[in-house]
Amino acid sequence: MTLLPRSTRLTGASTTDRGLPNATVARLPLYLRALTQLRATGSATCSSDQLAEATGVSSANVRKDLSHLGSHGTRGVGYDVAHLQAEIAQAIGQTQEWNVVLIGAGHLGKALAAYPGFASRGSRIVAVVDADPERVGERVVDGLAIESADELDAIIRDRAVSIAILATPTHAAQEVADRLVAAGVTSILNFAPVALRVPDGVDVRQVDVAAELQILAYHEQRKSSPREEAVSG
Amino acid sequence: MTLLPRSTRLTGASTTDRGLPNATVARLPLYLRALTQLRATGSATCSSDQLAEATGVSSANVRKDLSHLGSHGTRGVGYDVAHLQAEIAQAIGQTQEWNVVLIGAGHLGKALAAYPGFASRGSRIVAVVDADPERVGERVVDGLAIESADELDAIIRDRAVSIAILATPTHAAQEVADRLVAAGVTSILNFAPVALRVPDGVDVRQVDVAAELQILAYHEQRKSSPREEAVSG
DNA sequence: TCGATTTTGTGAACGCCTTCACCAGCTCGT
DNA sequence: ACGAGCTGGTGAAGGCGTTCACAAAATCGA
Ligand SMILES: NC(=O)c1ccc[n+]([C@@H]2O[C@H](COP(=O)([O-])OP(=O)(O)OC[C@H]3O[C@@H](n4cnc5c(N)ncnc54)[C@H](O)[C@@H]3O)[C@@H](O)[C@H]2O)c1
Ligand SMILES: NC(=O)c1ccc[n+]([C@@H]2O[C@H](COP(=O)([O-])OP(=O)(O)OC[C@H]3O[C@@H](n4cnc5c(N)ncnc54)[C@H](O)[C@@H]3O)[C@@H](O)[C@H]2O)c1
Repeated sequence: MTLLPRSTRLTGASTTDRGLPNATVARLPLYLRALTQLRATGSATCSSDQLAEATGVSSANVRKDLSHLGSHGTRGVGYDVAHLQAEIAQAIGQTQEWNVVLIGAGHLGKALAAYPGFASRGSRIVAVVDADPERVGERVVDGLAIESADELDAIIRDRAVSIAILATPTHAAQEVADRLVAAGVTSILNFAPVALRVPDGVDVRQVDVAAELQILAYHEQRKSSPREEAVSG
Repeated sequence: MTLLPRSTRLTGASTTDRGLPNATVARLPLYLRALTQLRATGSATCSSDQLAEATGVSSANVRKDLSHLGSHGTRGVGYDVAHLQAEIAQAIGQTQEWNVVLIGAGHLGKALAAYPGFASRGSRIVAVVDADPERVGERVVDGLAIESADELDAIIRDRAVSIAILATPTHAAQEVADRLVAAGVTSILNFAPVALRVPDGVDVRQVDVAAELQILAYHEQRKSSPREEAVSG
């Protein structure tokens, strides 16, 4: 059994724009990851079943998702790995690198700043800022030192940042988010367990680790409780 | 959210099944968080509008969710904060503490191990294990030292662990998951960007930070591209 | 007591997403 | 050339979740 997560509070797909379904967008990164692996193994083509296997999505769902791209697999053969990879990359904007600013260089922030997994997936952390003067100047990873939060506006404008990762304490999150938005950030990945208020046009995705555990706990509770087997009406 | 498999067999379909809708379960932690805050401010009651405000969920959705609990607010007044808090806590199993084991004490694992936000929300990390002998013995937080991965089975059994947080490198994740399941773990929170294969009855929730950024990037791309403003109609 | 006001609970409508079922198109062996 | 076997594309159906709209129930002031 696997549970689906996903609080997707992004703008609903409207009928008039050519946008992909939200659920599909959320899965494209998974396909991309799988395709990269397949390519490394030398596979030139792959079937929807293979992608299903690698991602945990049903094969029918894979085909439906890819059909939204206008993708062209070949019946009886499958999808061309390299071609599909390029197509998905283009669809989700991985043909360019996205400059990201990380705010809050504490326990979590430092781990994220040091994470090499972003670079290979289209994002580049171009600055790490913190409000604590004592942390400013500290190097978190090669080529990346903690900068002062005072310079946030300048950093965002000068380095063409449109995406921010928010890893400050909860009590500072809303205030920081306001500053980010004012400086031009239009996407925020928020780790602070609080619902951010942002204007229309700004996307927020929330990662709440404690809540994830609570959801798991709910199901644990149900597993251990003696389930009433439904018999008759 | 991000991954979803074939069988999500939560629907008992039986009338005696007390199961809550998945989407509702995912929001209960948010309500609980909001209620805790409200209680701290001294509010005795709150309306669905207030909860909506605090969580970012629509008020109609809040009411629908709470109605699934069999909870009864008072018309014209709202919900009793303390009572609702207790009711939600019971529904998602927060009347007990859940013992959690964390595997992989690297950058991310150490940050998670030091995070105080789990304790107040029903989970307690009772062990941190790592395969690197050099890390064994290191203290990550008061009362918690890194233990050897060899002792994983014993830890899980002796400390009544049913939930695991997986923070090892990607290449080790599936193997570790297999060991966890064999030792009796039935819920896994996985940070490694890979789709775990687990037997029925085991829940997996996936946190893929890089994928979150990719999803934001998709929307960024659409914002900046010369959007065809739908005029017709 | 009564009417104005607030706020819940909920059936119904709606929309999104997944799954099903099956046809179309490709390869390969003979 | 042709049939057998794969595999993608896709309309239809069904399930799930959110939103709408409003009746019911409670409080309050006069
Ligand atoms: N540590 C975890 O594993 C973890 C897990 C889940 C959620 N979170 C959440 O992530 C956030 C960060 O957690 P953490 O453990 O890294 O906290 P932390 O206290 O270790 O680090 C927070 C950092 O933010 C800086 N900061 C404070 N105010 C700031 C401001 N206005 N501008 C810029 N920087 C500021 C602080 O100086 C500090 O360095 C918190 O909201 C926490 O709830 C953390
Ligand atoms: N660091 C981040 O911010 C971040 C962000 C997103 C995802 N992730 C993912 O989280 C996982 C951990 O990331 P990290 O940055 O902490 O990596 P890391 O290399 O810093 O730490 C991994 C730790 O796991 C230990 N380990 C390896 N094999 C093990 C095994 N079989 N059993 C137990 N422990 C084992 C290693 O000794 C090491 O201490 C990775 O899968 C990574 O992709 C990390």
